[in-house]
Amino acid sequence: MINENNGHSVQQMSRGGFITSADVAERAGVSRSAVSRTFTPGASVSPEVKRKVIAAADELGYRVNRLARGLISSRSNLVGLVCANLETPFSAGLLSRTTSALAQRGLHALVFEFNGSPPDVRAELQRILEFRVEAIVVMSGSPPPSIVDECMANGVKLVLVNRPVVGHGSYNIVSDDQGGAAMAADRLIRAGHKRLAVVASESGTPTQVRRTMGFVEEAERKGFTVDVTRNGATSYDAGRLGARALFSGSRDAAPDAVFCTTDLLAAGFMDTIRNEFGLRIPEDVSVIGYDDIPQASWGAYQLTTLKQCTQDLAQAIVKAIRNDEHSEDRTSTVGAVLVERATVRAKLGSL
Amino acid sequence: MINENNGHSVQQMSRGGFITSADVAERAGVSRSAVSRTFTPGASVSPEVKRKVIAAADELGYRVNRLARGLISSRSNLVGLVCANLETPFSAGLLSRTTSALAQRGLHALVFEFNGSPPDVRAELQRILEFRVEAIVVMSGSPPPSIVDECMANGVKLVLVNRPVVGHGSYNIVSDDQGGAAMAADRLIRAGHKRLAVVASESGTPTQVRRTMGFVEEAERKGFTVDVTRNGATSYDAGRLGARALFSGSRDAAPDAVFCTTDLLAAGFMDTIRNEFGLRIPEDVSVIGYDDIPQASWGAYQLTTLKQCTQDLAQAIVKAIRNDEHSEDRTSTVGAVLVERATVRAKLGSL
DNA sequence: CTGAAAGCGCTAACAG
DNA sequence: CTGTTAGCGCTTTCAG
Repeated sequence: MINENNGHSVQQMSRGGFITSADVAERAGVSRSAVSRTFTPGASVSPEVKRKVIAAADELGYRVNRLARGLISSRSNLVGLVCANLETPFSAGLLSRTTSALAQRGLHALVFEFNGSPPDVRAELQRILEFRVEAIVVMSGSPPPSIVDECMANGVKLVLVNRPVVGHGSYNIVSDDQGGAAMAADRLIRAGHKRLAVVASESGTPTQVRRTMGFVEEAERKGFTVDVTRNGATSYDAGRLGARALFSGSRDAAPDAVFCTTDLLAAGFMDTIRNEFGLRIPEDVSVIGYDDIPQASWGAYQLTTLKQCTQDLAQAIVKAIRNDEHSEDRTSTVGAVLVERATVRAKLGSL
Repeated sequence: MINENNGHSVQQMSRGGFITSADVAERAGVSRSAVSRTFTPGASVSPEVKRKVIAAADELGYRVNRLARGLISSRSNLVGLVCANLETPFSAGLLSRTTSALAQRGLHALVFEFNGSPPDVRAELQRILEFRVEAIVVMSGSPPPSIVDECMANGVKLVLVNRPVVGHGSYNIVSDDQGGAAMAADRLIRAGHKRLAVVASESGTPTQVRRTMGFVEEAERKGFTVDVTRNGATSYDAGRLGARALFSGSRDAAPDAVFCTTDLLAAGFMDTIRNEFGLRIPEDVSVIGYDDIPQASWGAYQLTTLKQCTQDLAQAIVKAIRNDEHSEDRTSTVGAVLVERATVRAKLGSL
């Protein structure tokens, strides 16, 4: 066997690169397999060899090359996260919870954000696939159906968070938006409100439509009509727009209870009806938001809202990824819970 | 040459895995090298061959395996991002800008978040190194000096964002916290305020100490003393604590101008002095924050603050990574700019 | 410009 | 339990 390395002075033979398992093997006086096994959980190595290998590795500063490992075992431990609007409190929270949950299972997040005008999800997903990720989690945008098959064919799991289902084979994590919105309607109606309104955004995301529909349907079921206003992107500013749309007209046509499809919208809405229209909350109008972002609990808002538990979403995501295939219930729903704070007046008869 | 594939009907010969360059080569009737060159920008291939390869690749759904590519070329196109408190508006914004900036240069972000009690940065960094990232960007925690050498030895760039410099060889991106804080002091003093205070957190991060020092020194230079209160972690709640610490005592010992080292702190502070102490801003007390997070511009706050431009930070980060070595100025500073909104009263004599 | 051959660093059979 | 032998999928000399 020809060996370029002429025995003496191994040291940090990093010839422009990293220390390899061969370097460690040589120093420890064992084979490369022994080194590999030492760093593979659950492989069988004698304590003696293991000790020597560890020692040599430490001295040399060896680290396994996960790219190489992934190449052969096709377990890269990478999962692609497709997001948008990362700066938004809800997205940031979900990302945070998700990366943490993944890390606990030994998975690492490759984050892709696209805020570009035409979110070319397809191209982005292609790019992600090149990294041989074990799964792709889509938190934003709508992946084309073709990508689902492509992922399946390659053994890459596709997890869709609050996305419409685009085909068979993907795992779907959805919040019970309809249920949550219905709770909001119910709560407002029980408080004796009659003039109901919804402040939503123009972005026709599944979340937006489900929440709006859920509220409207529940209200109508109880005999109320709902005024829905949709403005701009799902942002603080859109909430301002919504407030103006609702309160610029004649005063007695204005609603006395409004459901904002998002806490962000609610913040803009509240600030605007207070500052521009001099309205008090909840004396003049009750407000309910959705998501329970950190700002909802801030003193300036004290917003009553539906909590969409990012913790649970994150758990569901890693569970879908780590689940040993074949589970037939590929879609799991996480419920919403009403967090009562101070923006809705008391229920009738509950003085 | 022995080839298991018996010629007919290549199709999606994905034997449990991905399509390889060999598959494409066979279908296109060329060598694997030709395929490789086709997908390597700037390699020399004839248009004819290139066309055939692309066609075959499309039909087969081929994608280069970046793990394998990275293995040989040792250019993984991956960069590790070490963060904490991703849910915090400032961190989220910085992460967002950074991943976008990286993506524009063909780099992809591997995100590591640790919020755990003892942030074992060292172990985390080791883990990241296993992915053969091209650079590690540390946005949180303080990396041990040893890691710097380790990175250098392996040709991995280390970019420290608002961290204390831990050795030679790292690239350092710092905001001009001292300068910004001094501007805050100056602005408050020019408004005629005499009883100055700083609301900071207990976390002794470089950012916290530099901002506090910057303010105090500038104020003292101008003959004022400053009351500094430090409470909890850098959060909204810590701002509440700060407010109570400052205003619970006798009324005329209380400050009439306070600088919060962070907008988050400022939000908690403002809500608390308004709601718990019935103070008006800026009539009773002027407030300046730092960072210019999105919430600072919300109607409820209209916070005058120092903008720490995450866009610039992100640019500086990728520049450090992509810079062709040898640039001697390994540390770049991004300035702060005062964003005047509505929480500081007018300057004396400026009406 | 193109193909053949030689690995990148690692793991996974397979004997011993 | 250990070492040897093959590759994983790709790029890259090196001839032609």
